[in-house]
Amino acid sequence: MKTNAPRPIESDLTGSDFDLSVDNVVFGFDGDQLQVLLIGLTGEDMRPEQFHMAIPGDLVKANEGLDEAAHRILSSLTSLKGVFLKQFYAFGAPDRVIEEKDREWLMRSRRYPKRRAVTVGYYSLVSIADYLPVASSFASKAEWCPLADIPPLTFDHNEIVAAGLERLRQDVAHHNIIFELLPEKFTLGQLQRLHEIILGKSLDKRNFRKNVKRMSEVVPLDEKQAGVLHKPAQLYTYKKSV
Amino acid sequence: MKTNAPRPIESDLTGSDFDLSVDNVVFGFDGDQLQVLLIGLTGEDMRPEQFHMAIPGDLVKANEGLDEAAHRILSSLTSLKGVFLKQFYAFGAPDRVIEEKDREWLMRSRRYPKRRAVTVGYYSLVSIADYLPVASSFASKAEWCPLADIPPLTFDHNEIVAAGLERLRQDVAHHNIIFELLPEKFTLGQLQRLHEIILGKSLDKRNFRKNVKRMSEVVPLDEKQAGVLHKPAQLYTYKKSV
DNA sequence: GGAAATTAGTGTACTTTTGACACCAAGTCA
DNA sequence: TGACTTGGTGTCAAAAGTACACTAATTTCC
Repeated sequence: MKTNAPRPIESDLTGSDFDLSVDNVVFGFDGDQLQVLLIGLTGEDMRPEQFHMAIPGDLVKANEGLDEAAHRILSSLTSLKGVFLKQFYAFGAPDRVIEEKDREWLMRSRRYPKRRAVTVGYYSLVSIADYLPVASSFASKAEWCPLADIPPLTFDHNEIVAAGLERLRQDVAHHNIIFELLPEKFTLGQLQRLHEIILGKSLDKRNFRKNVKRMSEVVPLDEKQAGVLHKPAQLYTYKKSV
Repeated sequence: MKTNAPRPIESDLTGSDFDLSVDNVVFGFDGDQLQVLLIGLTGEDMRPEQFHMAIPGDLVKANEGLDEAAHRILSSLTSLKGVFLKQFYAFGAPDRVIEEKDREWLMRSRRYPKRRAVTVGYYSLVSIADYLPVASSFASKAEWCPLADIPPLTFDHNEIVAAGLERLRQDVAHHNIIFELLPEKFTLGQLQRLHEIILGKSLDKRNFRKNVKRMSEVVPLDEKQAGVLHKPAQLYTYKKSV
C-alpha cells in the first residue's frame, strides 16, 4: 500500500529498549596451539567452582564507537592494549541472554537485567608471548584457555567463539592478518605450524616455504634461534609494505 | 588490578539506552547495471523536493531476531519477500544519526529521537525482473536507483551502501551468491556482464565460459533466447547442488 | 667424543589453473 | 543482400599448485 499522506508514527510501535555490548574473541598462539582469552565472572557469594567463564565483553558506553568500546573493554578486563581487533558479526537472538545459569550475574551487574542484549563480536589475534593478561574491573581472572578445552561459557559465548574462529580461518585463508599472531621474530616452522593449527590441516614444508619466499613482507634477520635442542632456525620478521 | 572480592557494579556506569535498527542494501540487476533499492521518507508538510531518500530500514522489535527483523522490515517497506539477506556489518558511530537534515524525520517517527541508534547492515541480491517494489508503511516510494546515481541519503546510509557493495564484491569473488541476482533463466552473456559490473572490471569471454562450464550447478536448458536483435543465446539455469 | 634425537633446510617433475588472443555464426533491421 | 549485433568456440604459454626424500646443525645422553 502506497501512502503519501501523513500517517501514524510507525516506529513507536516497533522500537524497544536494548542493551548493546561488545564481545571480544581473542586468539593467542603459544607456538604450539591456539588459545582463547577467557575471563572469570565472580559473584559475591560464589565458590570458585561456580565461576562463570566468559569472553571479555561489556556494555558499550553512550558516547563511544563500537571499535573504541571493544578496545576499552578488552583493556579494562584483561589489560591487553593496542591489539588488532576486527568486527565480525552481530549476535541478536532475542533469547541469547536468558539462560537460568546466567541470571544471577546479570541481576548483579546490569541495571536492567532482563533487558534484551545485542552484542557485536570482535576477534583478535595475538602472540601469547607478547601479552600477559591481568584481570581487573569485574573480571576475577583473565587467562588463556586452549581452544579444545573451552568450558561452557555464559550466554551464547561458545557460539560467538565458534563464529570468530570460522571467520579467522577465512581471513587467514585469504592471506590476511596472520602476522598479528606471531612474535616479532619468528621462524618459518612457527609460521607453518600456525597456519596448520588455524586451518586444521597439515601443509607441505617445501611448498609452504616456496610460497613464503614469494612474500616480500617476510624478511630474514641476521639472527638465529638459540637455546633450542636441535638445529637453530633462521629468524624472520614481518615488514608491512606501504 | 585483580579483585576477587565483591566489587561495585560496574556496568551500571557504562550501559546506556540504544535504538537498534536494521538497514538493508538491496542490489538489483536489470541485465545492464546494478541498482539499489531506495525508499522515500515523506513528512507531513514536505514538498516532493524534500523527500529524503534512504535504504529500507527500521527499528528491531523486542522479540524478533535480527535476520527476522531484516526480512520483516524489507517486506513491510517495499513488499519484497523471500529474498536472500546476509548480515555484513554493524554500524555504531555515536554520531551516525545526528545530522540536522535528518532530525525532522526522527522527531516525527521515533519515540526517542535523540537516542543513539546502532544499525546492523544486511545486503541482498535480486533480479529486478523478479521483484516489483511497492512502497508501504512509512515509505512513500520504493524504487530502484542506479548505483552511480545514488543521491545523498539520510543518516550514514551512503556509507552503508558502500560497505555493502564492498562486501558483495568479496563474496562474489569467492564464488558465492551470484546466482541470487539473476532471473531463473539466464544467458552466459548476462552472467558475465553481471560479474563485470559487480567486480568493476572486464573479463575474457572464453576464459569466463571455460570456468562456468566447470561449475556443475549451471545447466543448459532446451531453450534459447527469443526476441533479441541478434543471434539468440542458449539459456541456462542454476541448480543448487545438495 | 660419539651416537641418538630433533627440527631446519633444500629442488625437481608433474598437473592444474590462469591468461592472452581472433574468427565465424545466427539472428534483426533497413 | 548487406550491415549490425551478440553468441559461441580452441590453443598455447606462463604461473601456481602438488607430491615427494634426503642432508645439516645443534643438544643431550652415554
